[in-house]
Order: sequence, then C-alpha cells, then structure tokens
Amino acid sequence: MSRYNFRETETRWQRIWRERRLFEVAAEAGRPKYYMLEMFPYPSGKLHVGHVRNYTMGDLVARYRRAQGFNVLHPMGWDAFGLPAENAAIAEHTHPAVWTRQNIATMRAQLERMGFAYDWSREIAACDPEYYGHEQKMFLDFLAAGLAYRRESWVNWDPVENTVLANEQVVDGRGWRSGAIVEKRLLAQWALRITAFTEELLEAIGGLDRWPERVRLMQENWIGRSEGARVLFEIAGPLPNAPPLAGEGRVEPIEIFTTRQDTLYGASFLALSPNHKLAQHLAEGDSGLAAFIAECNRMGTSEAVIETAEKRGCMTGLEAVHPFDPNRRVPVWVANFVLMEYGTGAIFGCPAHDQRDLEFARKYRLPVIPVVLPPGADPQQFAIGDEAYVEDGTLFNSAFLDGLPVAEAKRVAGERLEALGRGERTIAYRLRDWGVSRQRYWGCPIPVIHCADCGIVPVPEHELPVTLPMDVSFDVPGNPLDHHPTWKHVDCPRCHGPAQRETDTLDTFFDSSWYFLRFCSPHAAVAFTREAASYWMPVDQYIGGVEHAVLHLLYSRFFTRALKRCGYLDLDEPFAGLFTQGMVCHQTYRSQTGEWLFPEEVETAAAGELVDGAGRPVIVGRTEKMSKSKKNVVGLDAIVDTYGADTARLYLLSDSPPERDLEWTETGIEGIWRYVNRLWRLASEPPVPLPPPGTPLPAALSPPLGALRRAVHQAIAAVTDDLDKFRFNRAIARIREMTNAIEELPEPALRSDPGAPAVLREALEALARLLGPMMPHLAEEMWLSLGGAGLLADQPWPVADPALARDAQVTIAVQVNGKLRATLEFPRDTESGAIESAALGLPQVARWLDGRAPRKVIVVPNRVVSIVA
RNA sequence: GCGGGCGUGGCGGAAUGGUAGACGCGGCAGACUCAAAAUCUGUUGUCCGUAAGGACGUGGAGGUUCAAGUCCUCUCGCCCGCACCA
Repeated sequence: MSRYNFRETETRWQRIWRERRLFEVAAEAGRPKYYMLEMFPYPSGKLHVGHVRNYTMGDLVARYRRAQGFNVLHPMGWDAFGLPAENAAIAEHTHPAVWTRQNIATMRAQLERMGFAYDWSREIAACDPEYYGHEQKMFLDFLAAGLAYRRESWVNWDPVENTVLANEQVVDGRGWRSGAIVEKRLLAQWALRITAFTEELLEAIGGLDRWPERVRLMQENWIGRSEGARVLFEIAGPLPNAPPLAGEGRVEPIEIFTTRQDTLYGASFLALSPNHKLAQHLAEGDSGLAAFIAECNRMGTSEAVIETAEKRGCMTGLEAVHPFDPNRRVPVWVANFVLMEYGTGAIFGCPAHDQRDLEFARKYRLPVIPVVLPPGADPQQFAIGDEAYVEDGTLFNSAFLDGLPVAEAKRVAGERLEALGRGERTIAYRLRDWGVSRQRYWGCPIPVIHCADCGIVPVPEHELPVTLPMDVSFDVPGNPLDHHPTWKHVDCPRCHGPAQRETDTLDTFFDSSWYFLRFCSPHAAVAFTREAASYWMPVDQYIGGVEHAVLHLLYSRFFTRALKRCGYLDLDEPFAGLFTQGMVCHQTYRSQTGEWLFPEEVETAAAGELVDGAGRPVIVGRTEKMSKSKKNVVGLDAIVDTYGADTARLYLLSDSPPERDLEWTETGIEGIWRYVNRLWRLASEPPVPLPPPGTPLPAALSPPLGALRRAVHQAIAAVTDDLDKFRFNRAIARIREMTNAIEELPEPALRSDPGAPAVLREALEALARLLGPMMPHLAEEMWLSLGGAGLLADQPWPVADPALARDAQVTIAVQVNGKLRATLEFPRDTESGAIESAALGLPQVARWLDGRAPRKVIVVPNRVVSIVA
C-alpha cells in the first residue's frame, strides 16, 4: 500500500511557492483587498502544536479569500521586546538580542515548514530600531498632542530587584522572582491619555459587529461607564489637630462621586480613601490616622487580599454638612475600601441601600436610615436587616424627594444639587490612563531627556532612533540602562548643558498597538504611509487569543484614534473582524513523586496501564491547556516530522469548533493521517482512468453519477458557507462526506458508465480545490496528479450550481401525534395533497388512527407531514 | 457579588422549530496475513423483542406548539471574564 510522501512534497511545494513569490502582495488600487492577520507571536522559543492553531485558521482564511480573487495581505512578524528575554539573559548568560534573534530564526523555520502563506517580505520585529524608531516618533507626537504625559502614580515596587512590577508579577503580595514583599510607591511615570477617548471607545463598540459579543462586553465592562453625580460636602468647623489646608480659615469641601444621589437623605457618613489628600493632610497631625493609612498601604492590592480584607475605617473627627440640609452633619471617616483611583477618592455612605456601606455602618455602629421603600412595603414597618435594599422603590424620609421612584429621584436630586451649586450630574469611568513606563532594558527607549534647567526635553527627531546600548550587564538588579556607564549621559538638546536620558522603556503593549499598520508599508521611511494604510486597513479578519480581549485590543483601538488625531491616518477602528480561537489542550501526566512528565515519556505497558520509561506507574491528570510548565506539550517539529504539516493542519481545524478548546490526542492525529492517505490514493490512483482536463460531461447521467455530481455541488455550497462563518470543523465534515460519496460510487456504475470518468474528474478537481486552504501541499499534489494546469494556489474557488445541488427526491417524515412513524420518498416539490393522501394510506399511520379520520393534517413541503389523530 | 458562555452516545462534536446523533475518534465482528502492522468490509444511543416493531432518550421540572436539543419560565451543575468601581 503506497503512502503519501509528505516529506518530499511539502518541501517541494514550499520551495515553488517561495520561488514564485506567490504570497508577496502589493497594493493595487481598485482591486478588492483582504487583510488577514493573526496576532504576532512573542519569540519565546520553540513552537508546540498549541501555538499554531490560530495561524492555521488564519492561513485557511487567507488562502480561501485569495482563491476568491481578493488581494490578500497576510503578514507575519515578531513581538520581540519583553521580559522573558531578560530573564533568559540572566539565566543563560546570553544577551536578550541574541536570545531573541535565535528564537525568531527557530520559529520562522517552524512556521515555514507549516506552509503558511505569509508575505515574508513584510516580516518585522519590534526589537529592530527600524521598527521602534518610528514608535519613538509616535511617542513624541503624542507628547506634543498632550496624549502622553508624566504623572505620579502608585506602583508595585520590588525592593530587591529595584524595579516596578506589573500586577501580574505580584504573587501574594511578594515579587514573583525575588520573593520580597512588594511596596506601594509613588513614582513619576509616563502615561498615555487613553481617557481622552473613553466615550468614543465605548460608543464605537456598538459598531464592531464582526467582533465576538463576549469581547465587546469585556471592553464595555473594562471602560465601566457609570452615570451619577459629584456632590460637595462642606466641612463643619476648622480642621482639628492639623493646620488649615489653604487660604484663610476656609476649608475645601469634600467632593464625592455617587450613582445614588437619590439616597442622599440616607447618608450616615463620608469615607475618604487612605490616599486622599485630605486624609494625608489630617494624618500629619493625627498619629492614629497616620498609622491606619500606613497599614492600608502595606496591605497588598492583590485580589485575594481585597476579597478577605474586612471593611475598616478610622474616624477623622471631622463633620461634613449635608448638602440638602445645613442642620444635618455626618462624620468623616477614612476607610480602607475607598479607592483613590476611582471617582473622586471619596464617597458618602448610605448603609440602607449599599451592602458595603451597611457592613461598615454595622461595624462602627453608624445609623442606618432607609430612604427607598420597596413596592407595597409599609413605611412604618420597613427596616434593614443584614442586607441592604438595592432594588427599585419609592423615596421616603427624603423631604422633597418623597414619593418619587428611584430614577426620577436621581434626576430631581441632581437638579437640586446643581441649583444649589453643591454638585452636578456626571459620568464616572473605570478606565484609567495607561502607564507605559517600565524599568526594563529590553524595550523601546522613551525618547526624552531630563535636563536640570530645561526640564523634560524631547529627543530631536533627527536623532531618532534612540537605540539600546548592546553592552549591558544584568549582574546587578534593576534597570541596566540606569547602570550603564555612558548611555544615559547626554547634552541637553536645548541648553546643551549636561543632561540625562530617560532610562525607562515603553510597555511592550505599545509595540503591539500599531504593528498592523507597519505591515502595510514595512520598509517605508516613516512608520507607515498614508496610501498603504488607506488601501489595506482596516484588518478584515484578526485572529488571536481571548486573553487579549481587553488590553491589546483596547490599546490598539486607542492608538488608531490617537494616530488619527496626530495626522497619521484617517481611520477609527483597526480591526473590522475579530475571532478568538480556543486553546489546544492535552492530558497531563505526573510521576509517582509528583514531577510533570512529557507525553512522550509516558508509555502503555502490557497490561494497558500507563508507565514512565522505567516502568513506574504514571498518574494521569486532567486535560489542560498546553503549557511548558506542565509539560503537556507536543512539539511541532515532531508532529511535522511524523505526519507532515497538512495532517497537523487538518487536525487543528477539524476536531472542535474553532472558538472552543481542542484536545490533542495521538489517535486523533492518526485518524487524520489515514484520511490524508485516502485522499492521495484517490487522486494518484483514481478508480477509473480519467479523461483529459476539460472533457465535457455527457448530457445525461445515470442515477448514481447524478447523485455523485449532486453531492459534489452540495459540498461546494456547504463548505463555502461554512468557511464564511468560521465553521471549519463542519466544512471538513462536508468534505469528508464528499470523499465518502466518491469512494462509495458503486463499482459497476464506474466500470460500465461512459460518463463516469468525466464526473469523477469533476469531483476530484473540486475536492482538491476545497482542500486547498486547509491542506495546501496535498491539494497541490492532487492537482498535479489530476493533470491540472498551473498551481492549485492560483485556481479560483469552485462555485456550486444551485440547480445541480438540489435533490430531485426528498424524504418526507410522517408524524402521528408528533412521533415519527414512517418516511415517504417523493419528487421534490410534490404538491401537498398527494403527500397527505399517501401518508394517510400508510399502514403505519392507519394503525395509529384506529379507523377514525385525522383531526388535523399539516404538510410542510419537502419536509414533514404531521397527522393529529 | 456583577457580566457572559456551556450542559446532546464511551469521546470530539452535527442538527434555518420539522426524521436527534452528520462527520470523526474509540469499540465490536469479519476479510487479507504464518503472524503483525497497514488496508478494507460490516456494525455500534439505551431498554424490551427471534423478528416485525415498540418504549425511552439532548442536565432537571414545568410551559407554548400539530411538532422543541432549538422558543418561554423556574432550577441544578461546570467554565470564563471583572470585582471593595461608590
């Protein structure tokens, strides 16, 4: 039995595609374009099969759209800056650049072996000065436009590593690598003013109709719009135990944000964030308060800590005046649960109608004043127990608001605040500006200079790019740019006095926020040309992991708007279509002593149980996302060596719907391999000798051949529809059905029927074309075997003839009282009366009717006849 | 707590309200073989029945409908995202 020799064919076709520059594209005005993009990878090392699922999907779409005649841009590049390179440099005594370049070379070779149709002439790497120099120019433009600025912000500081840590790098309040307790520090950091576009970013989500609903919701929640009011509470009397804040005797009122201005009459306290400037000020004269604030700042910000931390507060001794009633006073507290970063860093507490406020009030024995009455409740009887009442109702105990429903009361209270000059209705957002400073080496240098006299001075454009020095040491903790003996010392471009470079580098999300634009004109002297961007953008189909649902995708949306404001392009949304693919999973294995084992270290013993190389039993764990740490990975090279790229590709596409997780199994890949060989045999040794290409079909076909032809056109129609809708697994099922139909064509029909060879040729050619986007090498090889002209990759996508695809005969289900009792065969579109009488004449039906006339008969054309006995 | 998703054979999964289980994996039986691998053929939701046939069946309970995996109400379980957001 001959086997498909993928080793020979795959490298051969890859060479031919490369030599003919098949996938290198140029903008062609007037020709419809299709920009297919998969999220560019971080070059972390070798790829495993889990890494290439989204590239396989992207390649399918790229080749499919290409066959449909689109000018398809399908580029690939490297998100090449980042922390792992520095960690590797420390661990392996290499240089981040060397390590990164090696990984890029390895991974590029692996992607090439998969036969992906990339335009490699557009390859970019974020760590290349050719790339990040443009990024520095963008930063300076943002700076000039007020979209980049320097601010003090609280950060996680690792005192051992001497660096800022991202939230993800803080584990249980400690630095993930040093184990040191992380401190909160107020540092001057560069930030991007994403909040300048908050409302736009939120509103435009509604127009992203080819994005997953889930991702749109996540972005909406992340932006977190809340309608409410800012309210001013005057402080009664002078500040105790502290000098007055400013001016002569008059103390600034406390401004709070609330969404429940309707419940202001239920206020029983105000609470300030520990980092509120009034709290900080008061702490100067109040050692108890100072100690409380210090303790709050020591508590980590990790979610686990927040969840378990109880609500605690510290009295300030201040009293605030109720905005609606000058005679009413409420105490001012500092509370650990009030965030400085949201709203105004101060709240008013209404325990009756907010669960968190209620817990606080119970703990500190503050009054609980209900002001919203549930529908039908008795105002005399209604009281708050352990749960705050947060539903709708009617206001009471609230003077001029009494009797109003909640929504109405919000409006009236807001108007009153505005009339009194004690507040205004406003909108608060969860979204905060994006801090982009990192105290890291392997990133894009921020192109500014700090001068003692001139302050912050941008690096002059003609001096860009500011390149990273290569001679750096990772022996000392902290930022190597800061330790470098010479790099940071420069003359101030303005006064020419001695000055220092900024040693922070940009967050790597900055790099990935515009790479899709660079791909449009990757060799341009500017970041990207307006012409190229206006032809290729937006990305028609973007594919990536859902883990980027908020950060990368939101930053890129922001960047596109920021670049538009700076005159770079005329576009709001970068990604017209988005698809988030599921993960590739694999069973996990552990040894008796608990170490993770690679799948190839596990063998099946004679008795059928799983053992390791030394014959010791293996503990089988749950199936989880492939990850190096759990060793449940299957190397890409090993799979391509054993089964070839096409087999791997088809498996990644066929076994699960693309948005769901896929389990990688040995039996699964072997099943695909069998199918690959069946396909190859069909094309290379067809059951009857084929006529030359283009041989016309006979006018009339025998029923079996007619059926085959119909199956082919049905498959073409179904596969096309499935690919349009990203139902790859179903498309493959359809192709397999068609394959079965070809193989099952009865032998006598083949041998004796003069029409058979031509019908078979049509079927096999269609098969090769349909397989092209999924298994491009095999499809080319089939095309060659069939004697097709040119490359399959240049063939147009087949078009189904609806007339040929329509079944001549239909099977009609016969139901009695909703249960299937029989089926009937009829020519398509037989009129209802004939079907009804045929159904009523069936013995299976007569038995259930028991001699009575049916009460009702419903005939659905070509589908079902439903009889009610 | 808030938001979202998903529950269908042994497994992955198909089903514009119209024959539930397409397609595949695995299993079982058989052919070829000295044997194995490979390949091929048949079969494969559960239960009753020799069979014809029948009953049951899409997490659970109701409902709408001639007809429900699909629509509605309630409920259970799992997964994901956000989370002291005022």
